[in-house]
Amino acid sequence: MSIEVGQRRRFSPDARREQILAVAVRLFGERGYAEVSTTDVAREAGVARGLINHYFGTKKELYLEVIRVMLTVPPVALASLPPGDLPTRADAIVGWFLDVVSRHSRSWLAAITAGGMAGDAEVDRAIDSAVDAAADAVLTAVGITTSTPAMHAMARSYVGLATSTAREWLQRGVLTRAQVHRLLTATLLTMVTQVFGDA
Amino acid sequence: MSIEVGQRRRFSPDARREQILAVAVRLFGERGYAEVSTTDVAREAGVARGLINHYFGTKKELYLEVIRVMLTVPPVALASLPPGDLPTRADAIVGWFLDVVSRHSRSWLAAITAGGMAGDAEVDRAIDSAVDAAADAVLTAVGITTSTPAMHAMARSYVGLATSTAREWLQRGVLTRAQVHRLLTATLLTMVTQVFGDA
DNA sequence: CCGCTTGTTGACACGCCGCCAATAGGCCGG
DNA sequence: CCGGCCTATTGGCGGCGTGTCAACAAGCGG
Repeated sequence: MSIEVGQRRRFSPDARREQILAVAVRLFGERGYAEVSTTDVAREAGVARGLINHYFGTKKELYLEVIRVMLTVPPVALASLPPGDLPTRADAIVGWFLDVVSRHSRSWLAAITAGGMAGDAEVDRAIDSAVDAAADAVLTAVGITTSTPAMHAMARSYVGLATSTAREWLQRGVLTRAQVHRLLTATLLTMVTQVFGDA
Repeated sequence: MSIEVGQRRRFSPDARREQILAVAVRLFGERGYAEVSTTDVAREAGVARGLINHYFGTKKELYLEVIRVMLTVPPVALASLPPGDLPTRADAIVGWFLDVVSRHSRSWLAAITAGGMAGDAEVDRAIDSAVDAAADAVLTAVGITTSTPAMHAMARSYVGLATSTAREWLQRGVLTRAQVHRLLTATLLTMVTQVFGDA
C-alpha cells in the first residue's frame, strides 16, 4: 500500500478546471492576491503547478476568473420587487441587498474592494461591471427605467456607500443591520427625490 | 569624460531616504504594487537595489511608507470653518473635501482604494486611519463634538460615499463638480438629521 | 491486448527579493 | 595638503515564485 494520496488521474478538462478554480476561490478569498502562490493552489488541489498555467494561462488570469466568480450574484428575485410607492420599493431593494451581501459576505464584499489587486486594468473592469449591475438593480428598483449617464453614475456612487456601510456592519461589527438599513433607505430616498433632478 | 551619469555619491541618510521615497511614490502611484519592482525603483533613483532594503527593510514596508505619504493631507483650515447653521457648515465641509481631493487626486484617491494591495494588515490599518481622520473632520464640521461609535462608523460610511462619488467625477469624468457637491451635501444633511438619531 | 490521443507531469530558465561582506566617498584631525 | 577612519553604498549569493515546454502515461477505441 502506497502513501501516495494522489496517483496520476485523468479528468475531463471542464471538471479539472472547475476543481482548480474552486480551490483558487477559497485561497484567494482567505488571503490576498500576493499572499497566495500558484504552488499553494497546486498543492491544495493535488495537481502539478504547470497544470494551472495550462488551464488558466497566467496567475493574473486565474485571479481574474476568481474575481468574476466572487462577484457573480444570483440576480434573481429582482423582478419580484413589490410594486408599491417609492419608500416601500427603496426599503425592499435595501433589504434585498443586505440579504445578498450577508450571505456570501466573505467573497462578494471582499472582492468588490479588490482584495489584493486594484489598479490592474482587467480586474478594475470586472469590478466596474459588478458595480454597474448593482447600480442598474438600484435604478430599476426605484422605478427609473430610462437613466441618464449622470444618474447611472450617481447610482454607482450609492453602491459605494452601500458597500462601505455594509463593511462597517459585517467586517468591523460596529453597526447593526437595522442601523445600516435605516441609513441606506434614508440616503436613497434623498438621492432620488432631491439629487436626481440634476441629471 | 565618462558616460557614467551616476558616479558613486554619498548623501545624508535623510536626503537619500527622501529621494528614494519620492521615486517610489511616483512609480507606485502610476502602476500598482505588483507592477513595480524594487529594481525599477532602484534604477530610476540611480541607486543599487540593496540600498532600498537598507533604508526601508522590505518592499512592503516601503509601500507602507508610500501609502502614508499619499494619505497624508494638510489638515489645516479645518478650524476655519464658518460657524453658521447646519446646511452652511455641511456645504463648507463638502467644498473643502472636494478641493483637497481634486488637488492631489491622483495620489489620495488612488491610495484610499488601496491601489494594488488591500488585504494586508498594515496597509489596511493605514487606510483605516485616513478614513478615521476624514470621518472625524466630517463630524466636527457638522458640529458633533461627542460621537458614539455608531455615529463614527456612519461617518466612515459617508467618507466611502464621498470617495466613490469623487471617483465618478475625477476618474470616470461622468459627473460634474456641481453635481457631486449637491449629492454629498444633500446626503450628509439627511444622515445628520434623520439617521444619527439611532446612535 | 495494443496504440493513439491528450491530460498531466517535472525540470529548466528567468526575474524578483532579502541579506551581507566588501568597497569607496568624503569629512576631520594632523 | 594629506592620510585615516566612519559609514554610506555596492555587488553578488541563495532562495523563491512564475511561465514554458518536451516528455510521460492514463484510459479509450479497435
